[in-house]
Amino acid sequence: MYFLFQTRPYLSTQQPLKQPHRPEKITDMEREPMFQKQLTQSDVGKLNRLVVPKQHAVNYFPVIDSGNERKIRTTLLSFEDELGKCWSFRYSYWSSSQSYVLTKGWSRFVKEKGLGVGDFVFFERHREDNDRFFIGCRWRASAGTGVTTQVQDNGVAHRVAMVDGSSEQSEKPPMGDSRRLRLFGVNVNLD
Amino acid sequence: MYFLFQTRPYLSTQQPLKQPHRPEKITDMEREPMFQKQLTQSDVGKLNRLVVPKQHAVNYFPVIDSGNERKIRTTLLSFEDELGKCWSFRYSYWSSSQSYVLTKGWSRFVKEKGLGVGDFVFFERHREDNDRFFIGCRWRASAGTGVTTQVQDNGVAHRVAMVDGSSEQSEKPPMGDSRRLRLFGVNVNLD
DNA sequence: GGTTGGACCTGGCGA
DNA sequence: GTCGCCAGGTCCAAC
Repeated sequence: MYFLFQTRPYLSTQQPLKQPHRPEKITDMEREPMFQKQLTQSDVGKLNRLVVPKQHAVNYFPVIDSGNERKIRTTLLSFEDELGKCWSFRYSYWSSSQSYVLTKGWSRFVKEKGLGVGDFVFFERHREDNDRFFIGCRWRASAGTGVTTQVQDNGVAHRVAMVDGSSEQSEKPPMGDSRRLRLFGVNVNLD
Repeated sequence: MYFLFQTRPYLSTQQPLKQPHRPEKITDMEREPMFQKQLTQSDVGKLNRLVVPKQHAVNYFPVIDSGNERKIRTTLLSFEDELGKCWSFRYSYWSSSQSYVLTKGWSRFVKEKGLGVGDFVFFERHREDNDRFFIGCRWRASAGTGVTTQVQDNGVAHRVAMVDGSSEQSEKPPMGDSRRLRLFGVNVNLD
């Protein structure tokens, strides 16, 4: 298993970067898995939020709720993706539903990565610097196929399922010119 | 016309009471009708809200909207039912639809009373203490029958239509043992 | 005005 | 039967 980090500047037309790139290559040994989640309809739909399972939230993310009044119930978390791009999400506890959620910024991540129901998002952290987080996604493998890889086309991800040695493009997100597609890495498997 | 208030404690398995019982018997003379509404599909369906006709809302309920900013647009209203049980509903003005609604808690009332489309809910208040509200419901009379009465079975309401002097049980909510049914009163008619 | 995000709410379900 | 979690909703303010 390997994880290739891109070193050239990332060109995004969607949002300015809030933090500088960290172009240094991060090895697999330097990162440790935290958790992953298979995305539900509401995680990728119009609700613009990801529900973080409580056990993972309290295990790995900063404390934002302890039942005490006056305790901070929201904060900003930053994650680096495979490209070194930094994603900042608002992280909150919703007492009404007793759930931990990532909100602001999440919908952009879903859109740019082309995530859908059944896909996975995984979270990692730096082994030494536990406050340095990483985020990645893994598309649900098509039935009967082998590896599913990410492909980047001018900043927009597409899914490519390897089927019997041929490359089959998914129907979403909308396709560009497939000849300009460029592979940047395979997905890790936390299972 | 009479209205019998139950004096024994009400046993609910659904939610703890947020306000104490008022077991004293309230006579018909002490209450005055405010308004009633025949329930629509959305009043009893999955929307979990009752639309309060504007004229009644502004006439009888606390002011929650005047178009001014910083004005409270939501509050909590409590109503006593025939059992002395207290029902609290969130009362709001929805500017998007320009309507007054009862939301939180309403679905429980619908379920426990077994209300359906065409049934009636009526609202009353104490003649002296105008801030003390009462709520009741009246099931839509079956075609061609006379009086429709409420029957209570361990905290869950059932409807009983008096048909030619015999008692005919409705199909909803699910029946318990009919021999344990106990009549506690007839419904008032605000028409 | 359409979209995003913030704060709500509720039913279903499993422990 | 009860309770906690969470998937899937709501409204609405801000942008």
